[in-house]
Amino acid sequence: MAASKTTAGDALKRQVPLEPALDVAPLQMGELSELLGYSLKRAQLKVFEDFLRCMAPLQLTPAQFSVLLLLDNNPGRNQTEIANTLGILRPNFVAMLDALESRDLLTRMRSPSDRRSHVLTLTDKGRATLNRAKKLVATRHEARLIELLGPADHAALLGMLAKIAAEF
Amino acid sequence: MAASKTTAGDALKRQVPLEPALDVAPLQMGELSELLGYSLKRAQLKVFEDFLRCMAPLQLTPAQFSVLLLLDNNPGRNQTEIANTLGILRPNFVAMLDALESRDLLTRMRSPSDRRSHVLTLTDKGRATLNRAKKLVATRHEARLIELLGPADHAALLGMLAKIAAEF
DNA sequence: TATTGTTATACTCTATAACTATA
DNA sequence: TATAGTTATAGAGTATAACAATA
Repeated sequence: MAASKTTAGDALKRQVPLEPALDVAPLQMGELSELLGYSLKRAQLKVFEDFLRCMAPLQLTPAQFSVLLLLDNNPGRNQTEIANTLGILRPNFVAMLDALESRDLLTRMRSPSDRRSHVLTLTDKGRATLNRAKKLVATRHEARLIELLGPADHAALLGMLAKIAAEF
Repeated sequence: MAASKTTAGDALKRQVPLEPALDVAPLQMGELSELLGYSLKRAQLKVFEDFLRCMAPLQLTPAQFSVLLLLDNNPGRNQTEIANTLGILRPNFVAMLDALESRDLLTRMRSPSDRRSHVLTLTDKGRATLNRAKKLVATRHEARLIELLGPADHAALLGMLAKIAAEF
């Protein structure tokens, strides 16, 4: 039916448009509604978007947050081990670490036992930033998700996603 | 700790390494296990990967599949309407349609009522490809997900993801 | 003046090959 | 020879500005 926004008849019936004038008729999503991958992708984008909003004061992306968190839980590891665990390719990890190191959040030190590898360590500022980040994530980001889904469903969702990530 | 792979003692105990020699000790994921966005992202990558594998015979990406599906369910729509519905920016939609049109899966026709816009229509080949694609998705891709999670959990997961995508 | 499709462009992510220094 | 970190590079995906044709 094309996009006929206003006709002479419409103008008489309603001066103020009730719809926000976006689209005349919403499209049929069809089998897309039943496609898990589609909802998965849309949900992921929404969640990352909210993560960035909540983390704006600290200027940390989800990937950067995951690096700081992993370093804090696994001191003394090298770049390859951290990158592999997070599914980041080593070449791409270099610039990421450059950025975090230049912000004084972590340090690279040559390992005495194997001088090829860099031991990654959070600085005091890195630990402080991580702790503030964890609080923001918990109180602003994750709390909103739990509010939306309810605690039980939120936990169930987390379990199913982890299962897909690990076993699919 | 570091990465001491083989010591004199080890060599006596086991000639054949039981571990696949990948990593000595697995890393601690810490709070990352409770971060919904993290599992969401990892799960999404796995699902898209499997989608591409299942769809290899037809050479369709998730995004291309969603376009064909939407066109089939919404005949006579223009580029802006389809792109907006799928969250694709109009400039980026152009090359995507070029690719599908060059494979003779759809056609662009100037609309008689508004000669600025292109009406998008699936070709016979496009409809045939879509139908084969839907069968592949259902029998190979989605079926495996349902098998992994169980039908009830699969449906619950779909509902929660759709809720996040729509309301979060 | 506003909108549709388009071009140009840029920035992020991701992926592979190859170099260097160490082992 | 093999591995860790790095460089260079190329390809997707995504984002914005601006132009021609049309309304």
